[in-house]
Amino acid sequence: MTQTDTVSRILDAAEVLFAERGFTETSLRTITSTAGVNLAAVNYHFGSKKELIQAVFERFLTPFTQSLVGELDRREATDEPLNAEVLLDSLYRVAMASLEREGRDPQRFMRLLGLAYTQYQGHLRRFIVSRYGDSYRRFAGLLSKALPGLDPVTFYWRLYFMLGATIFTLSSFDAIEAILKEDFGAESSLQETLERLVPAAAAMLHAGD
Amino acid sequence: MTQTDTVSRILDAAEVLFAERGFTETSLRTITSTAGVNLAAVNYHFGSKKELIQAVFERFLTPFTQSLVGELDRREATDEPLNAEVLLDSLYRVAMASLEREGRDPQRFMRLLGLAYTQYQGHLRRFIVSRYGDSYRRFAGLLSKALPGLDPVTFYWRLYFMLGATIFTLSSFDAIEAILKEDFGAESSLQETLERLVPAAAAMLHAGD
DNA sequence: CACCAATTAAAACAGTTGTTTGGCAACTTG
DNA sequence: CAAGTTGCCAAACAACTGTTTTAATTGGTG
Repeated sequence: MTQTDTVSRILDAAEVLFAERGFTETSLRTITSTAGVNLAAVNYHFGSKKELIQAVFERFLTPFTQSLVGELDRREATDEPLNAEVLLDSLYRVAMASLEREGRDPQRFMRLLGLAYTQYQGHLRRFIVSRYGDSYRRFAGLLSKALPGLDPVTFYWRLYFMLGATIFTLSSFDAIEAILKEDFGAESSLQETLERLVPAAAAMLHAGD
Repeated sequence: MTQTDTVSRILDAAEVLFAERGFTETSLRTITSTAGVNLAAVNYHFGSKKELIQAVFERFLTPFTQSLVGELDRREATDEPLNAEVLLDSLYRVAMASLEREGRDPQRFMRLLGLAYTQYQGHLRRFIVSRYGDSYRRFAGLLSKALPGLDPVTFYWRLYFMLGATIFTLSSFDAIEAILKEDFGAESSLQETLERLVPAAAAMLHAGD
């Protein structure tokens, strides 16, 4: 077993288990045993549990952020005006593509994103902001330009409303889908849900226009 | 120190600490020491940590739900048509009033609500659904009637979008407020944020009309 | 005042947590 | 081939978890 093998086996297992139960609720022993590696391997390769958590986020946020920045570059290069709906659609589309390309489950990452915001892990928030804050502000800036006449404070609050709707809904996708299936017999795919989310979020941003 | 005193001291401490750090991250020893009571008191009065968690939720969800049901009764008694905006406004107003009346911090409860959805605590979800599910469905039914022409599945997804926007934003209120203050020098009260949230959420529900 | 139930208290329980250690195998490099 | 780095493993570490036990203390009632 080569080094990279052990490292990525740990990351794979941790990613799934963290998304399922949260950080504190997932012990290193559970991670290493489902990964089929020795307990000490985590501290050997990552240093500590905290750093393992950060590594899990880095592995999926870095390619996603790069794709997003690339997409924004392309959009800005063409001189077409950027409206909010297009920007949101880009965001979701890039997220899906960048994650599915690596053969991993998109909604698992939504759960992780939700955890990053909800759980009591100061180091994680700091890590994410310092690493990806610039790209995030870039997107927010473009979206803000697409909504002229909206005062900045209102805009930012609505941005958070949108973020909340997205992360909350997608991270509970399984649970919500199960309820709707039972009550209406209607199956919903992640794709369809995003197609519902884009116009709804856009309407929220445009409220009062 | 009387019994009720010990019980409510434990509930007070647990409520604050749970909202701050989550359930697993808060030990019984931290709770009992900040409450100034003996460690064994939790198991004596509540049975277990799980039941303490449920008791914390029961103490604020029961009066809130009762107020909400009362408000819905009053609204339905008058034969005025109920539109979405009014219903949302009622919901938020009742929530604030019912919580502030007991002199407790409203956004702490939003954090708790967020935890109930996010954290890996099957018993809590089951407890809340079985205890308060009916009232929740009552509200959803009225809101659905206020939005004729919206197919049920789309309506329910948008309801979750709205729930997500609310819980997510209000449970991170402090953090968001701090960012906006730094960037724009603008202070936001919880009240103002709700006044921004109502029309935004209503616009999302009405999207495409 | 004496009794008895309810409450509090200190201590120990058994189990789990993240992390560290030291020995061992496998590899690369001189 | 020898030297030395790198990765892996079982075991132990100390600290912490929720819960239980046993004894002391309280407050109300006959």
